[in-house]
Amino acid sequence: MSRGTNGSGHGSGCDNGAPKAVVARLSLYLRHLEAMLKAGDETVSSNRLGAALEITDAQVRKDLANFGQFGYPGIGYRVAELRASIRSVLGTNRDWNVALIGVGNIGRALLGYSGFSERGFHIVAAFDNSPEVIGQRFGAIEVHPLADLPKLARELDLELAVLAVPAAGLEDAMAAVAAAGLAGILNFAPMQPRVPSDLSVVSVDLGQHLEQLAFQVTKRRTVPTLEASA
Amino acid sequence: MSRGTNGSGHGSGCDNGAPKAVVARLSLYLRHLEAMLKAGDETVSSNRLGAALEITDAQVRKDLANFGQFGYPGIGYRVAELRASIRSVLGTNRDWNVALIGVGNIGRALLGYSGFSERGFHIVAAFDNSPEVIGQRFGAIEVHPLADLPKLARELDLELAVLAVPAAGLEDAMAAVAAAGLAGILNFAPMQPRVPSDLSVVSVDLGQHLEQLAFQVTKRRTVPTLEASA
DNA sequence: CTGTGTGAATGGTTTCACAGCC
DNA sequence: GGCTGTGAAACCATTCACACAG
Repeated sequence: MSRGTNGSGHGSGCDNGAPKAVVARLSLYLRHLEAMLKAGDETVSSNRLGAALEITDAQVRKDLANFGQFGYPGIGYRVAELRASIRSVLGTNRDWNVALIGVGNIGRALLGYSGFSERGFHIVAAFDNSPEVIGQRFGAIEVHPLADLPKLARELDLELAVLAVPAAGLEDAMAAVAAAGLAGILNFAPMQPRVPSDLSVVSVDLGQHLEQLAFQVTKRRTVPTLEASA
Repeated sequence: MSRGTNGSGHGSGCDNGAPKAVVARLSLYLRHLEAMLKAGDETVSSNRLGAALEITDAQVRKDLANFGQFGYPGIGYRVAELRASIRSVLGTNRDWNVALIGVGNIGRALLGYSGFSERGFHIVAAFDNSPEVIGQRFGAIEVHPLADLPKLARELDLELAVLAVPAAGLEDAMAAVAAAGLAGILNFAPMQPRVPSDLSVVSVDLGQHLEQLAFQVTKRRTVPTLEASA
């Protein structure tokens, strides 16, 4: 329970399986910690960190407690140190080489998206099956035929893949990624894939988020929400 | 409790606030129902619908029970009818006119993304503050200065906005959208915004999803996961 | 028989409240 | 004084199990 001697602040390391929603919030904490770093803040309390995210202080502490002891009673958390700890937990304390599969609309946007490399995810190769885009260059990246994935995966040390292919091509692309030995997929196809085991998949369905928004708006208009009183 | 006379299947309509995770699954049900429609299936049981999504049959039934009575004992759910009911619940049984704010990398991709219009969300106007892109055309869409948003919002009956602006411009853009009287925002800026009330916001942070993926991969490598036995 | 709708039971997440530390 | 870490309580979500309908 005690902190030990020095202020390393890195307690036990992660012990268990992740409570899922917690990991999503870890990313949010990270965002805010980085904003605070720029603002020059040295420490932050669970109370202030939670307020920025509209969650309770206890939630923040419980979340972090899943992965070790990072705080200092009476002080709070040291911003730079907590940032490093969370990055270590998430596995983003290093760079990742990423393959882009599917160079259509979405794929091209992701190639130019600075948000990925800012967080250490570098798209270093692009693949497609359409003869029209194979060989084209986008910035420093040339589009390769999907068949070259296994070879380039070894040469470039690719670990993750971003899948921006149409729903119809999803299963094939996933199989290719799995066969090339990559470890994880970020999937943009609007379809829940059958995951080939020993591959981690996170899916983002842009249409689904708009549907969520439509629901919220529709609900709000139907049920006038009893706020604004007090 | 009884069904009444005819097979309309639309029980009460939504009664309460939405259990949140349920709405996300509604979108998934919708996807699968549409695939089944194409495949020519007439009915589906909660069991089969759940299996496709790797959730239990009871979960499917409970989710749907939030919004009415849609099933037929001994039969299951009529695919076309359930699809219509879910779309009605989500508010996607009609078209929505959407404004795109921010025509950078991500914004341009979204302009060309067919997944939105397939679900009834039509980007009918684009806005930006940078003189470089104002006046440019992308397909049928011309980029307007953000100051024109209020006028065009009325003329084009805009209801939702997709925000693809850098994090620094987020608060300003949100204020502009709120002032123009739109009802909801789909936010792609990697920042949790302070929501201006009477505006619904759904955020998608692409970097965050890659971080989730990195965590899963890292965890799997550290804890070898005791499966594959039995 | 098949399969829904739903109360009861289970499991997980969030909040509360407080002991301990600075 | 302020603040973390954590058991206990409250809350919410999922699963189970069964009465009822076709």
